[in-house]
Amino acid sequence: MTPIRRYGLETPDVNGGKPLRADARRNRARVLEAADDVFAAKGVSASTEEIARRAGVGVGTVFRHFPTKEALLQAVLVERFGRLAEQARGLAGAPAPGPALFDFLHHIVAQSATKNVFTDALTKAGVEVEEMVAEVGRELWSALDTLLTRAQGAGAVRDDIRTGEVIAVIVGASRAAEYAGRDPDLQARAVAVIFDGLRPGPRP
Amino acid sequence: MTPIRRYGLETPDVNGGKPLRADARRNRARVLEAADDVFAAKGVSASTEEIARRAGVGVGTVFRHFPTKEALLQAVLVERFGRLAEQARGLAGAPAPGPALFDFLHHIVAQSATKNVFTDALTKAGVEVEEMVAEVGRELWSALDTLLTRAQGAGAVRDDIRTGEVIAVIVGASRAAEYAGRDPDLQARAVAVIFDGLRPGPRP
Amino acid sequence: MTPIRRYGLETPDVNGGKPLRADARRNRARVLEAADDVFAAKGVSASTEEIARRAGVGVGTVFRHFPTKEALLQAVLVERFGRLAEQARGLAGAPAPGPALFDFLHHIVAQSATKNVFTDALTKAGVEVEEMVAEVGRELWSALDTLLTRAQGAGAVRDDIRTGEVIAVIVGASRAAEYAGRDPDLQARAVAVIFDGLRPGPRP
Amino acid sequence: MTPIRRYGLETPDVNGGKPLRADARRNRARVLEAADDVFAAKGVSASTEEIARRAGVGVGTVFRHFPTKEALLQAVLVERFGRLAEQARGLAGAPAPGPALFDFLHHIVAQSATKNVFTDALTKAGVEVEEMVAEVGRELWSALDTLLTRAQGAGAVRDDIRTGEVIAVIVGASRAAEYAGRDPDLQARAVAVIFDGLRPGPRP
DNA sequence: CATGAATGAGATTTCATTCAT
DNA sequence: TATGAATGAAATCTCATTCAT
Repeated sequence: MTPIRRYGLETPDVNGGKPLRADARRNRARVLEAADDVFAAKGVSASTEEIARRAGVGVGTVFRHFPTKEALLQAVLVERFGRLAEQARGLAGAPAPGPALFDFLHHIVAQSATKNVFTDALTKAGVEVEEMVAEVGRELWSALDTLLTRAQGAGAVRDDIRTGEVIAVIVGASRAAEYAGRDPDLQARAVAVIFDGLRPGPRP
Repeated sequence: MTPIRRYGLETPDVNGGKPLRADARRNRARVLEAADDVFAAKGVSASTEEIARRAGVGVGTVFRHFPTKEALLQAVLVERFGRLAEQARGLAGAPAPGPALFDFLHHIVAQSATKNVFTDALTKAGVEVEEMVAEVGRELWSALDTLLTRAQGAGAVRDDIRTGEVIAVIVGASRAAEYAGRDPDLQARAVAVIFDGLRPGPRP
Repeated sequence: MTPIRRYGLETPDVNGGKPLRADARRNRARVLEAADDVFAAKGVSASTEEIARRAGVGVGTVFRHFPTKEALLQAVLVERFGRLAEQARGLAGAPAPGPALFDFLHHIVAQSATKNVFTDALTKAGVEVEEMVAEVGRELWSALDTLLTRAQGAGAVRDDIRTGEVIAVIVGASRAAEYAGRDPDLQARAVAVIFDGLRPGPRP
Repeated sequence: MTPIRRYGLETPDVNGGKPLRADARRNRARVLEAADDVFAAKGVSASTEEIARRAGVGVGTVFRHFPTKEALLQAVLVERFGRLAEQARGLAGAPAPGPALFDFLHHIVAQSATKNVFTDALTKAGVEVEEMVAEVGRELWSALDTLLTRAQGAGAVRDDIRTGEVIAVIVGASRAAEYAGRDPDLQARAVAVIFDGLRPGPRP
């Protein structure tokens, strides 16, 4: 029973709560992965047909697992948020809280670099995203909160920062990285500058 | 010498260089403003029909002034970039170079707060934006460069920063602000944190 | 009082029967000529805007002279039919009736080679073309009838041919010429073969 | 070995070469037939919507089978050309080569009587029609070439005629027939006259 | 009168979603 | 259950026609 399973990655009630057949579960995973890739590459306006093609299934199969395109997008986000939350929890006991936090921030940005979906969704998160995503989002928030508190305790982050700001800064850094596009040096410098804003006092 | 002529804000040569008739110019401006609002509120996938409705004109009028939707989007950007560049040039001789730069940065973010179009386009700028937008973008770049150099001369900005990074950071700050959405306090704090990354040494 | 004037080349009643001002008459002629060219080059689906551009006037002017696009097309045809009828009448007293007819036939085809409009209209003529065009058409029919009768009297055309067939054959020859397109040799041979069908001789 | 496969009547590779499902094949045929009828009745500017209506399917279905209107028109032509080529080949061994050719010519004209599409396309054929149509056109050309040579061998057609002229003459006869419209007698006589031009005999 | 900007119905094309196979 | 064909609403764009300048 991984946290991922626990937080509703199944489309609710599509088959009345019965566990999915092995092949169905496999198809579901392939669709999810394909959707992640395609949304990342072409934005959320990419067609369902293309996702199906990439997943090697028919469109009908996509809609069997995710009743609407919106639901598919949310499932992609739940998946991502869930993974990130899990990774954050794994860092909660790290010996060096400062580097633990900053490494995690860079990890998120690296993941999102060309993946506008992720931050798009985070941006809308407070407004209209469904409960399921919101719940996994709270998991992530909470894990991040722990990392932040510990980093502040270690003097690696300014005291006047709270988790909300950190998330906003992550969103910003991801977008800056996306903007920097094909220039990896510029990307690295811009992200570094943004995260430096979180650090206290004189720069290391 | 209207600012409009000077900053190239017109679609080039749609009617062979003749000046627009009074009513046409009025409608063009209304369409542009409506497009800016609608793109900002609903993203670039908002329909042309809605823009026409908001501008109080028929769709045909929109297409008369801007032959494709893409052209309309570009005109919106040219307009924005042009205005920003003009403002940046206006600050070039300001007595306090540090505040001049930071005020300008905040100004851009304030303008873009809920207007993803702007940074969306900046993000694509290096890749596929047309020459006209690119040109106005270069004007902005150059004006920003001046402000940055003077702020560094005044010790208000780290010496290892270049204009490219500043633009990436602006993009990031704009997106962070957009994310912060309805919480103005969070918005202000997140943007402040991000721009603090540009400042040298110990934080004020 | 040319036949051209006589057969209704003016749009009926656009200005209550008053004679057109000199500049208006000039514009009307330019529009007519431009329409002929443009319809010929691009087919009847060419836009009114393009015709206006070619005529060097505004669209409004086109519509002032010809209340609908259909009316403009008809005026073009009336013009053409009228000119042809006039030329046919001029040949009525020619010393060699056979060559007179065949030269006239080739003349029509040469004129129509790339001008589908003309034969398009002839094709619809029996069905739905307006009275004005029909009237000028009858003029042409009658002039052609004279040429045909004389050519048959001279033994240059089969006796079992009537004017209706000749017109149909003209339409066919024009289209064959149009088909032959860029190959002038093929064009000449095909048209010659078709008109040879009108000549007397042993038929298997 | 269906004639359909053999004569390339299918849109190539729209679904990766897999055979169409039964219902899809049925719909495709209905669309093609409806398009043929509608194009014939109203010309190529008839709307896709009307074709869909006539076929009893949604517009989407038309576009699934034929990605553009142009593609649909071409498919109609390929269908027709293919059928004609097949029929021509069927006549290649006929005992009386003269009548075989002339019967075939009349057959084409009868088919095209009210169907301007066919000759419209033939007219443009040398210029811009796509490869697929051109290929089927070559098949037709080649079959016709055989018929012609044999008819000339039998002394039923002038020796100075080549296949190119025959095709041009067919186009002309079809248009003459179309022109003759509602008068079947006139139609028959005009077509006969035109084809008589192909027969041998004294030419003045 | 001339102009060309504005209009809006209609054309082509796309795509999320449904449903027969 | 999986498939992909069918659907039709909606989007972009065109153009004959009207009307303010």
